[in-house]
Amino acid sequence: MITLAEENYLKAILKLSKNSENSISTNAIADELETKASSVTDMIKKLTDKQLVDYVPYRGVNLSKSGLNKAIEIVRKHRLWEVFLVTKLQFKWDEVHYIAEQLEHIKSQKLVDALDTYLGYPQHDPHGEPIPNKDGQFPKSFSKRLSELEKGSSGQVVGVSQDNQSFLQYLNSLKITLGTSIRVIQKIDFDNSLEITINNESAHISNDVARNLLIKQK
Amino acid sequence: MITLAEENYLKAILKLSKNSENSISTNAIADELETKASSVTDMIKKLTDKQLVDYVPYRGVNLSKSGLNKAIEIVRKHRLWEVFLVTKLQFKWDEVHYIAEQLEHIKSQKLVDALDTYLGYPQHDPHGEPIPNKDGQFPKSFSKRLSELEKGSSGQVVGVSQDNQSFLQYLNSLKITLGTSIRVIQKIDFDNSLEITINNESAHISNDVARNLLIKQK
DNA sequence: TTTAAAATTTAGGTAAATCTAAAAATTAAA
DNA sequence: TTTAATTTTTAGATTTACCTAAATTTTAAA
Ligand SMILES: [Mn+2]
Ligand SMILES: [Mn+2]
Ligand SMILES: [Mn+2]
Ligand SMILES: [Mn+2]
Repeated sequence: MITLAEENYLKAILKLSKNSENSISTNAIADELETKASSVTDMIKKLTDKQLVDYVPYRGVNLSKSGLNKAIEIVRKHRLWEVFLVTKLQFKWDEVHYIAEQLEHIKSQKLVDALDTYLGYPQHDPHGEPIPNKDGQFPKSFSKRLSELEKGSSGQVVGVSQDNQSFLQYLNSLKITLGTSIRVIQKIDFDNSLEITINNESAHISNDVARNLLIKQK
Repeated sequence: MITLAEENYLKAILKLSKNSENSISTNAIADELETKASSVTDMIKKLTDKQLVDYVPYRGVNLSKSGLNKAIEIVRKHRLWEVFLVTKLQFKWDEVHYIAEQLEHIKSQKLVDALDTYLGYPQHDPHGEPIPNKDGQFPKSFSKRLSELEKGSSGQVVGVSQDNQSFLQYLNSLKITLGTSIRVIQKIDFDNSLEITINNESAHISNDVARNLLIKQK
């Protein structure tokens, strides 16, 4: 049996793995989960015992095959529940993450599959994040991070790679949502921030924001 | 903050309170939750500290006002989720209890209310059990336990006061479901079992079963 | 290449929720 | 009403998931 805390660690390690080729460090996990490095070391040992991660002391961890499957299953549940909340219960995209953090731990394979069917096998959650299918495959994506776009190029927002409330509410205030057209006007070398237009209105955003906006170019 | 274990204790005490005027004993709670009496004593102390129950050592507990509210809220969530699973996701009535045991602990007032609206404010769950409204009021019930019916009288099954899988599957095998017509043919004094007809087919059921069948007489 | 800083692990501890075994209180039986 | 049985509580442990502080290892700087 896998505990709730263990599930959260696996999910965090998967998320961090998406942004790096290397093993995931203790501190990175501690930051992600807002806990202490010593707690992470403790938990990593438990996950190692259960063969959910491969661990080399002082060198970091990687998800094992079964750990990866488990992590993908949790992400699948999280995102399907977010779709449910938005499409069926009329929640806004900035209101669902916290609740999905709880719902993702409900254990019932039949429930996940029934929910998927009920929702019509969605490929993306309300934030444009890809939903793995029953076999753990993620849909192909053709998006780039806004921070990677050249000066002068443009495209539409198809996703955000973070879904915490304060980030989404900031996007709301900028009038950025899925489908919004964005053009890069200027890239500022000093801090990697960007001058952009949002549906032809100009604005200035930090690299931190640009990195979390997924753009599909025309 | 109220923990998951505390919520389960409150729900158990509410359930036991429905079948007795008196304070609820430590052993009764231990039986209901399949745990040990010493664990119950420990937990009761915590609930007492939080003023969720009134407790007299060796004499049992009762829910306090706030404990009762909390317990009703959990029952409300449990039953609404059961309705969701059956009416929206096509689950059978004997498949939902275990999953609802998990879902009842999801914390979000907005979610409960949105779910209630989405389901059309149902008054009863898939087992005929009453669903308290937003204010904690249970709908009025006009049913009796089958075990309380006189010899010769009859009625329709409108609910079951237990929803564990083995009980429901036994009912399935007897061809008893919500709406089934039952008549009491004979009451056996020796063990309080009953000779009945189920849609005019005769059968013999124990008092244990009869006590958990809710009948509405014509 | 030695030293200082940063990252990681270990040691020792806490709180929640459980357990077994023993003690104390209540209830039922003789 | 005394004794025996039953119920309940207490004492002492265990497991999970955390924490702080100290020790160790790795990395970066001088
Ligand atoms: Mn989310
Ligand atoms: Mn999301
Ligand atoms: Mn139930
Ligand atoms: Mn039910």
